[in-house]
Amino acid sequence: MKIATFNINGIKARVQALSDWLDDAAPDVALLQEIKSIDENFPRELFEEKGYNVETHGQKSFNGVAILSKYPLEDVVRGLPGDESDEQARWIEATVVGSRAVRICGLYLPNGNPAPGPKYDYKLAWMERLEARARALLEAEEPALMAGDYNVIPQDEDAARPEVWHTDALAMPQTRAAYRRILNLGFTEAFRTRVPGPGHYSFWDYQAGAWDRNDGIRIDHLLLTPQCADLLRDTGIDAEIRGREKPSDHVPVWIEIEA
DNA sequence: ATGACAATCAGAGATTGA
Repeated sequence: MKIATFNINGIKARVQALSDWLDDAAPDVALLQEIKSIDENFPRELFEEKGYNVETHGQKSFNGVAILSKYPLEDVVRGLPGDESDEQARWIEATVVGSRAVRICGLYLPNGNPAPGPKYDYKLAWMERLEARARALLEAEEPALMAGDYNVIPQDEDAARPEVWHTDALAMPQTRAAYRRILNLGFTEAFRTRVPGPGHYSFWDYQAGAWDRNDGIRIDHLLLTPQCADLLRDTGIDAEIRGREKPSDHVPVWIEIEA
């Protein structure tokens, strides 16, 4: 089973780029972030025609997450537990039933800038709720993963110019500590466990020719429970699509698991 | 220190993003 995460930066603007990538990469499951669309306006038929089941958790203008899956999706849950007043659409999870069942969570973690400030407080509070959900997933002792745009640069090697990020919400010590607390519960971050060293990114800003200069950061991650990590076969980043027509500023990150 | 770029909603320019 091939599972990818992809922040598409707007479904309306990305219909062609997303369709082309799906045809090329043929993931069984695609976790999408920043659909920037209400559920009613998501062009689900387009993906159903390609053989995907579609579940969305959208909102007007901003945020919004979705799951495309060639396998049936069961027990869909929308919204990260822990704060009933949170109206931002940043979390969706479902059980994907392939040769075995895998619990799959798609997330769009808050950016948090400017930091410090209320937006950063929201980011840290959201990460605390994520940690609670992460603990529950581990306690189930089943194959499960949490994947998406974490808006976290885990280490300096995950940025082309690490020094410029040290005061940014994506890489501040508190951010990295909160991310590590979750990892250290027992998750395996798929890409980094297989590919060491600098130079591997999942986001390049639209500005200042960041892609041409390979001035990127790695902020899209797949975190696997031990039972899921045991199934890991391969992982990669589809960086080349950043150079195509009308690209998202993120690119897909994927894993292949035995499931 | 600022803006550079893109998307959204709206129907200009503010807001958001990373």
